Amino acid sequence: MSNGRTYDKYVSRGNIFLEIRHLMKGYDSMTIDEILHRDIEIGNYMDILSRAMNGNTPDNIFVYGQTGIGKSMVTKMVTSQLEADAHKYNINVKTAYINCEAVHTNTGVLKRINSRMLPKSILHKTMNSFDAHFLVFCDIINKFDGIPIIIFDEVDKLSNPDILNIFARIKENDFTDKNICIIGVTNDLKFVEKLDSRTRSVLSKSTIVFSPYTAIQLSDILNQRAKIAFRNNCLSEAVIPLCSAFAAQEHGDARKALDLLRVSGEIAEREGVIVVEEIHVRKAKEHLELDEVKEVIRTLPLQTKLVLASCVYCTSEGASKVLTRDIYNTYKRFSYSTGFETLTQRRVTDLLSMLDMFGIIITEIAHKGRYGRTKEISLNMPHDVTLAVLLDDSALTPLKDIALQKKQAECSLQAFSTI
DNA sequence: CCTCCACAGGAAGCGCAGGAGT
DNA sequence: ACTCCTGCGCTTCCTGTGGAGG
Repeated sequence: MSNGRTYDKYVSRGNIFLEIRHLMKGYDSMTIDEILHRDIEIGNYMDILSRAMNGNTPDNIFVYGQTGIGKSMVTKMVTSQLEADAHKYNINVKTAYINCEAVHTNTGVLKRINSRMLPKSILHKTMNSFDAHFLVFCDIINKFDGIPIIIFDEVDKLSNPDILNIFARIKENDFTDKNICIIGVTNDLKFVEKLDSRTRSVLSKSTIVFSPYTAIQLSDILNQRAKIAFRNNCLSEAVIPLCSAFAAQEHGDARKALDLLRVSGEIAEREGVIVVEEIHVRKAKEHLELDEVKEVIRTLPLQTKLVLASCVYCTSEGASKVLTRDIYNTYKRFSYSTGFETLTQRRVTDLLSMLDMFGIIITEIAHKGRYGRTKEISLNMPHDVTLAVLLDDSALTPLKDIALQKKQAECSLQAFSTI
């Protein structure tokens, strides 16, 4: 017996992609020669790092640029190429790559560097402080016969950037007998300004700025990947230029462009067609934008979710715009029924401003004369989507009953009005 | 023209949590 | 294991706002 819930309908699918992984995030199994439109940046990088080929430590480098424009990929490529080329001339270059988003405390960073520089590095169990790890690090560097390079990707995420100063002055302060080359990668253009002047002067000896990709450059990158990711004749002519144009509008982000192309293909595949068309790109754009906001909502703190739930509740009561007062009254009810502490109205206005900043709600100051100044608030997201994401949080489960009761009330009201 | 409403939002300070130092 | 430091979330207190209504 079949109830229609079988996998049969999926059999005919899979006609579009050849190897989807070439469009996936983090896919970088290319060679340095295959990287497109980063010739200037790669050239600058190689000029600075080339000193290592004569056995000298290169200057520290700071790399800037928006997200998705190839900073990390190029950095990894040029340093691994340097390791390989130096090896041919019996020069030892060793690179430790640290993503400061994943490891941001000083001790954590040192631990990671030590394990990269010397995988078998050991630390006495009773010693777990920064100093202990630092001593191990100095020991590794002193015994290492070559040029150490440490890459701090997303360096602005370091909880204490002073650690950069320690590395930069390690020889000057007699901790080791050799210098270290430090590469800091960031998309925060003001990061260097936040550093103290000593750290700044040592670290930003050389600077490489990555410029955003243009729409034409993005087209080239997409074409390069599409050739290996899609089957022949599966993309209509307009698809790649449109993906590139959309991504170019958003700071020339290649990651966005690739996502757009991949999701367009997935949507087309789901629809059971064999050619990706312009309409699929537009649907993919909407889908990705909605996904981004949904992710923001999912990661909001609980109190902010409660405030947002109040906005959803109030604006679904027929009024497209509601006032701060209404939101706050509903919020008080919600916080009571979920058992959370009730924040002050002052704090709630801050949370509303934050939701406005995220683009989840729209707020407008309304001067109502004698009736005071307030904010008019409307939801900038579909009600059902927002509610579904909010109710995914188990802490907000009690609100499910309120939403259900409301829905029932609306149905009975509708039934009443149709009589 | 002045008053008043109902907040918005800045400033200062408190308490807590997590990381660093000892 | 303890203390210190720092950042963050939050509160309280306060001033500013601009148009309706007297």
